[in-house]
Amino acid sequence: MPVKRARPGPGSGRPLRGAPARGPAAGAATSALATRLHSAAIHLLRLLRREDDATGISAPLLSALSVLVFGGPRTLGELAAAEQVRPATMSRAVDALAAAGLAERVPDPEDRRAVRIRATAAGRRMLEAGRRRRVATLTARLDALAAADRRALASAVAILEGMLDEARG
Amino acid sequence: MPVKRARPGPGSGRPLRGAPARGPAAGAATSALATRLHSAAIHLLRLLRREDDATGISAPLLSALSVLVFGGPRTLGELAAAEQVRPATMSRAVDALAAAGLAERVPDPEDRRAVRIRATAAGRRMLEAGRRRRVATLTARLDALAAADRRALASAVAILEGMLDEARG
DNA sequence: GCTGATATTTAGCTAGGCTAACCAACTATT
DNA sequence: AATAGTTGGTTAGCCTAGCTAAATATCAGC
Repeated sequence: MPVKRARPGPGSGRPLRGAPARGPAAGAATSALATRLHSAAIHLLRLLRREDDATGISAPLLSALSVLVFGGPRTLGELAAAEQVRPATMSRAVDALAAAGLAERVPDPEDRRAVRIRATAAGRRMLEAGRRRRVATLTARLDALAAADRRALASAVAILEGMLDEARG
Repeated sequence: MPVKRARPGPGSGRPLRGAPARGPAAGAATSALATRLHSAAIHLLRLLRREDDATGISAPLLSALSVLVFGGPRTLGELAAAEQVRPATMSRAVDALAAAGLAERVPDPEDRRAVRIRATAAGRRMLEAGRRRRVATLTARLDALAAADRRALASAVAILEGMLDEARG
């Protein structure tokens, strides 16, 4: 179920709207940075996704399972909302997770209309193994860098996180 | 064509394999960086993907179109290979692009079995508009940062690019 | 001018989205 | 307490976009 790519192609464009006057080339440089950052993010995730393929379970299921494992059990509707998917879609996804023994439906004691979805021990194990593989891949590459480069990346990630948090998105 | 997400969940884990001895905490710190980098990349792309949705054309089609626009016309088989998809799948994708007037099939003069796929002027325009939107979104956010932060990001992107290139990924 | 390889298309399958229609159960209002 | 409306979940039916296998057309070599 690949969800995929977009290829931005190499830098372009005139300085765009939204570039405050910071000298004539400032906007252009920022937009070139934007393009490269976008492209780097795409390639990074493409690399890491391969590790997820090794789990034998599809990305949507893996993603839902990780919500359950890291965020705890919740109702089907909540899970659907977390995954930005319709309840109908999630209902089927949970069927698949349940069939694989990775999650289970348990009746909600407080509301008998609702079902709570819970990761099984097997689900937790499989997700943890996957996360380990994924992070290990990236960790290995990061470890091959010079310590100064790693520090530079760490600062950059902090900056990015701030920027993305602001955007609520 | 949603393709999606993986949620790594917050940091974890013991120092993993692949961490050369650099002091006791080095591996753990690197793997925390790996987790945060992964997460930042996911959130960044999720943000930018919204702009692509505004084009009204699906991501796989957009991606194939961008290959044609930035890389030039090519045969269906080549395009399929570029997109890591089977020729049969690409044949249908090209049907859709052609129906939307964004690309066209032209007979290959050198090999009458083959078809060359070419972006139309409308295809180029639409892709350029999309790229502009996407980059503009990111550019606007980057422009809101301090100049020093932008410089830090630029160095980090260069480091990442090197790391990813090495991986041939 | 056969024979085998190669490029594309067509047919039919699957997974994972969606909406619409439905049932069961909860909530509120008489 | 009955009834009406709302909410949670499932089922049915459709779509897109992957896949493989098989059909078709052309090419290349002998």
